[in-house]
Amino acid sequence: MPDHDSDSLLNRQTKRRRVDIGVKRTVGSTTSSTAAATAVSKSNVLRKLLKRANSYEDTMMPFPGTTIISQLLKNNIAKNGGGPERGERLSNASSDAPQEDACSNSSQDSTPQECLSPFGRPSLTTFDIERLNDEHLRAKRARVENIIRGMSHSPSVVVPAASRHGSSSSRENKRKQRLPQQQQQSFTQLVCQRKEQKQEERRQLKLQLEDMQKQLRQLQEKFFQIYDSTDDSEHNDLHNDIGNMSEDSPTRSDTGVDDRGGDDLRSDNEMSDLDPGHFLDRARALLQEQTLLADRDKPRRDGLGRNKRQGGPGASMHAEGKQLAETLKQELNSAMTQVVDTVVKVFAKPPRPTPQFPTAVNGDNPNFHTANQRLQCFGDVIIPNSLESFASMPSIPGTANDQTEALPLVVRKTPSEHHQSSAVGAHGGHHHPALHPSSLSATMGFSPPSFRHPFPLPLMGYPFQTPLGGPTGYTGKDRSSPDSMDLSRETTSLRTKMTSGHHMGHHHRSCSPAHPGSTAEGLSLIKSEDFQDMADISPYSGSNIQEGLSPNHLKKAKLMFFYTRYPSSNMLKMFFSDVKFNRCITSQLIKWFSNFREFYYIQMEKFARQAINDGVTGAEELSVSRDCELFRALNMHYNKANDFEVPDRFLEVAEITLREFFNAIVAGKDVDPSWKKAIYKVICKLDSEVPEIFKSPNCLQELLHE
DNA sequence: GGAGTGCCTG
DNA sequence: CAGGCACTCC
Repeated sequence: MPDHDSDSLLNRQTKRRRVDIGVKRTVGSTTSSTAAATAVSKSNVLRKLLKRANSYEDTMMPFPGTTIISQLLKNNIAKNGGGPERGERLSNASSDAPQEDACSNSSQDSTPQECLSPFGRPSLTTFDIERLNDEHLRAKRARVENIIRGMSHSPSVVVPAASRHGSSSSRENKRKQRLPQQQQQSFTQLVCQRKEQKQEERRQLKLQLEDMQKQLRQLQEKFFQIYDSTDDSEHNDLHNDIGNMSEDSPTRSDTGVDDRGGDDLRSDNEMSDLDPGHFLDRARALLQEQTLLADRDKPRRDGLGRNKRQGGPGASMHAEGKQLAETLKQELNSAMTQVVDTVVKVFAKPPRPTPQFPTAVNGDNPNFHTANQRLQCFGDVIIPNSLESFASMPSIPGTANDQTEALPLVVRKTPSEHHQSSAVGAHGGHHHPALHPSSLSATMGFSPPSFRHPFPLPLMGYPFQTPLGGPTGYTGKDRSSPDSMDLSRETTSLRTKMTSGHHMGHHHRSCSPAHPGSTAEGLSLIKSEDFQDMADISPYSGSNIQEGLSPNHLKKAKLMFFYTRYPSSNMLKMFFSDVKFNRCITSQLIKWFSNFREFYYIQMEKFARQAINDGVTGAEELSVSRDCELFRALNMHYNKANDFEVPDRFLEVAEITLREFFNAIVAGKDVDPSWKKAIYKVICKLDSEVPEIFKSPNCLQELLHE
């Protein structure tokens, strides 16, 4: 749903006031004056905003002038409620003459202006209000009649309201078609209806329960009658059991003597006072007792445990008793089942579809419950839904498809695994443990083979390092340890980037997250284009080319920043020759340097302002030395371990930058939103050559161990 | 339309 | 640091 509210868009726009400050690296390219550019930019913003607003409306076109909810409702009714003719009409209306349906007040006497406004705000005329009130009363009356009827007749029979208003049925039918408006009215009605229905339901259940209690009592009486006549001790036993159900176990000894005789005589009145829980307990225990007794009968039948009853007058009673016990058991069973069913129905009271709003009952569809449960988000009010309504939505979160973030494809290879092989897992090779999905995907409980990174990541020359910079192995075991969570933080984000990047170019040039559609869609996306690009690694099999950027690449990039602030993509390709480049990798590297610059310039501005605040009057007073605070901040960012000697040239550039900022701020240029652009243009020309050693995949080791 | 850039945000 | 976005340039 593109309810990307244009408000937030506007907010962003006004908040940003951004002027694009792209720095051209091609020398001599003089852009138009800043002011002109700003003006053009602003008018463009307006134009685009208008355009965008229109496009948002366009996407709503199937149901213009309706709220989202009413759309859903309408959708539902069209497909379920109104029969084929109506459904057809609605769907036609949706595609052909949407306005007519949204305000089908006989379609003629109401202009589109009287319908809901494009943003779903109802604008009703007096006529509308009167009409709705009238409608409301009618509906209410019909509903009450319905309920009364249901009470006096069969509860399941619901006579359609329209059929009882013979003369006005055609009008009723017509009105029903005005759903978007009616729905808003009937929303409150729905709540009332629900309440009434629930009350009715409860009453009936209560009656049912009482009925069943009576039956149970009768059964008990019969039961006692039989056993009273056969065995007094067992009678006591049984009574005890009934009185102390919760503590009983079926294996209890039949000594017939126990010390709980105090409350063994419960009256029938007590039984009827039981709450459903107790009632259930009792019923269950009764069954248990029955089973127990039946079991005890068994040895007797087998002649193993003959007792005093055998052969006496009870012998004739015995067979009869058994039969009765069996019958009773069955009866109790069915009674229990009924009771349990009804009680569960009441107490596990998920909102169920009401007759007034038929849902798309599709018992065969496994998604039905999911879709239905989602409605509970709207409270206790039943919102008519259909699968179709949800099918039109991008996805159903909370299901197995609930994958909002792309899963990682890049998995680090442990050092011990480097020399194993460069088998391509997804291409028929064995599934090496290291190729399995990362813990991230494992946590999400979703790790289809397609998400296994099919490539080895030979990191030779790039030993992973601890945050302190010390080289360390990176074992799978470590990865799951809490410490390694920090360790792999960067990589995790890298993986995210990598994965999301596979979708790049399909919807947006940037690395966007997985398509909000189905997982299958996501998979197909991943398999296309960029994935193919990535998958085509055969030339690199067994080589040191790796498919993703490692933390060491990041470190290397940071060190390179000391030489170049604006590296071209070609330069990056040259200096990261151990990485197989694709658009995503390139973008990621460029983004890294963009982030580096951002931090760099922020620091510059910060320290320039600080200097001004400190009373510095001339830029020449400013200098950047290795022990100044600014440098320390920068060094901390790009050379955290401080194991790289920052070139002097960087200090010079930093100093120039700082002075540029200082001068600009002093001159008051910072009132111009694009005041930094001039500085950027200066700084981008100060890039120096990156030493050749950075072209080596092992440069980090070489550089840091010097 | 892609690439590159900066700004904002998380 | 990454995602998203707007913007410019080619």
